[in-house]
Amino acid sequence: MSGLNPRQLEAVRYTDGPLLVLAGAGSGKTRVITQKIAHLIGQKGIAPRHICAVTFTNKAAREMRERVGQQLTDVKTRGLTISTFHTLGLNILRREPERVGLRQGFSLLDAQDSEALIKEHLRHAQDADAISPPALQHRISRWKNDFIDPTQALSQAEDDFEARLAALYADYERSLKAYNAVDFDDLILTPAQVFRTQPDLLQHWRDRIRYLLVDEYQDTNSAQYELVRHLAGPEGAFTVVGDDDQSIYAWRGARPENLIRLKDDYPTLKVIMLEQNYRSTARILGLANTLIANNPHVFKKRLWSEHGPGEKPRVIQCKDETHEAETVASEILHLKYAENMPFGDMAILYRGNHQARQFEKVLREYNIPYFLSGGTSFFARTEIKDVMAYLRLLANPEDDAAFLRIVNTPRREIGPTTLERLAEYARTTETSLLAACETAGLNAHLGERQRDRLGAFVRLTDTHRQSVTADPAGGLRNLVDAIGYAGWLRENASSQAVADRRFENVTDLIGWLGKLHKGDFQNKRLADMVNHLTLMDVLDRQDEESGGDRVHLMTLHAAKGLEFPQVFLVGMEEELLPHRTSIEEDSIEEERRLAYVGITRARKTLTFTLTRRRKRYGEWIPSEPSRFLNELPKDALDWGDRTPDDSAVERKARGLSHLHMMKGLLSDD
DNA sequence: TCCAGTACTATTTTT
DNA sequence: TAGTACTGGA
Repeated sequence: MSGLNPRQLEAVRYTDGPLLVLAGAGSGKTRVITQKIAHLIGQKGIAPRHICAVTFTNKAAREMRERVGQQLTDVKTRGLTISTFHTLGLNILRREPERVGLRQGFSLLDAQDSEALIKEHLRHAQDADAISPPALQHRISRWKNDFIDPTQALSQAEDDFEARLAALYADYERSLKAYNAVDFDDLILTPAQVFRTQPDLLQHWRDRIRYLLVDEYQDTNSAQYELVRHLAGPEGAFTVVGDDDQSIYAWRGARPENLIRLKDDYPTLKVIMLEQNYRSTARILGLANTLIANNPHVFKKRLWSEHGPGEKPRVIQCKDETHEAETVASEILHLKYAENMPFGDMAILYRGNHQARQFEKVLREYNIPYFLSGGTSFFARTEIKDVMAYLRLLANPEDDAAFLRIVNTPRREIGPTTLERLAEYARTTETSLLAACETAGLNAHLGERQRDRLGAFVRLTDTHRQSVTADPAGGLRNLVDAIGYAGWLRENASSQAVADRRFENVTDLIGWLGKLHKGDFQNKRLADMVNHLTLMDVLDRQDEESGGDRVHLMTLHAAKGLEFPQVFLVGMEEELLPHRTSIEEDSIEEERRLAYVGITRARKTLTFTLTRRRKRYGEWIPSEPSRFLNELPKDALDWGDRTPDDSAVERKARGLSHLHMMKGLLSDD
């Protein structure tokens, strides 16, 4: 436990009751959690299987697992649970699905699947165009996070429109039920609900989890709070770590007030503040403190650092967004070639994804390698969704959504008309689509050829269900072969190379399935593996790519939890940061926290940029400096002594000379 | 079934 | 404006 400061040490050792650790940015919170796990096992003698640490992202869970692994041997950590909220929820559900209103083999729909389902319902609704699918999805998600079921939503509706939304929510829930499926929100909601009504199930999990640790507690929503409260029990054997100043997900249902609520629910709650920052220079930290002091606080904290003052953070004013991108690019070249900094130490942070475009363009022109986070994830790719749908249908024959996705993929000459009639028939007989395919009653609705094709599809699933269950990886490989999936990809791709790439993704998926089966899931059902794959965002691939020496481009939201020696915080303008809609909705406190998160990502240098005009929807709009810049003391920032235009010319020249230098370096090889 | 032209939409996003 | 999602015609 060496290398911990007194406060951290106190947080690690305190196990007498509920503990809230308010960990400022860069104060070593992950270290506290991992050390605490080691302490609980090593000093307190708590068996690893009784300890559970919960995070929000797979990445955070992976990192925590690695760091615990550095401190304890595999043997000592056997049985320890480190997982995301959603994986924990999934494990609770799958233990006894029948108890929670599901059947064995239930499917898990990801955000995309559930949006597709919502779209489908909207298609049949009147005045469907008044409601956008993502908005409805968001609405349903909020309802679920707040424990509001369709009936309650309907009774609370204040107008017709609300009532229609509630009705669609009811339709959606009915479909999920019929499909024997849950969505991501259900993974939290359902366990929390079940724990309310079924004490014996709760008792089982309380016996299992005797000590609970929660990371990024300020991001919990009501359902997650409830889940934690149930698991922790009245005596509250838990440590939660969070930072109210880094709460930037309220729009997604996060309730930062859960930090305060904890004090009411657990009067004996102990609060420890971690205020020593190990990341940034004093000047950067000073800015962060000054800025965030403009927000109201229940817990007052002030970060300090033993690092030197460092360089004065700069503000660079640019003409427009193109100029802004060029300025940052030449600054980057300067850092790289004049000051010998690796590209990988630099990050460009912005409020909205659309801002990335200009930067990408210019970085490409300047030949600066970059990594853009926030692309389409592996599991959003069509080929992966297809294969996953096959697996889902094998595991859960009632999953109509999966059926519809693959019944004609690759092409089996089963067209929309056939499917419509099948669906109609299945609706009247209240069976799943797959089951309906082979019932005699279908004769009245479909011709012989159509029935034959559907029958062939059913036999295909039957045959492979058995082989995939026995040997997931091998069975899936056979299935992919049998349906001629590689050929189908080739037909549909623009080039052989693209088709190959896609098929390689499928091969990777097969590999993971095999790994999962050999590892933790040896005796588990196919459905369990499929659901786990759905939750696992396989970012390893992305991490590899982000590895090299590249400049990082990402949104402020995506930057939380990361740090970079050199940070460019761009677009420091009114209507961008704070964002326009936040100004209108009067929610600039969260925007201020967003700016705070951005500033506290920087270790050594921090550069703000802003423009004097920006193109919005095709029109040039003059821009105002962000109020957040005005909240910072003038003399704490280097606003540049040159006029913007002079510096522009000069920087461009500087950038170009570096460009030549780089080309020179390359041709020497 | 595919492509081209049209209509739509512009905050943040993980699970 | 510009990038994308969808629709309808060939």
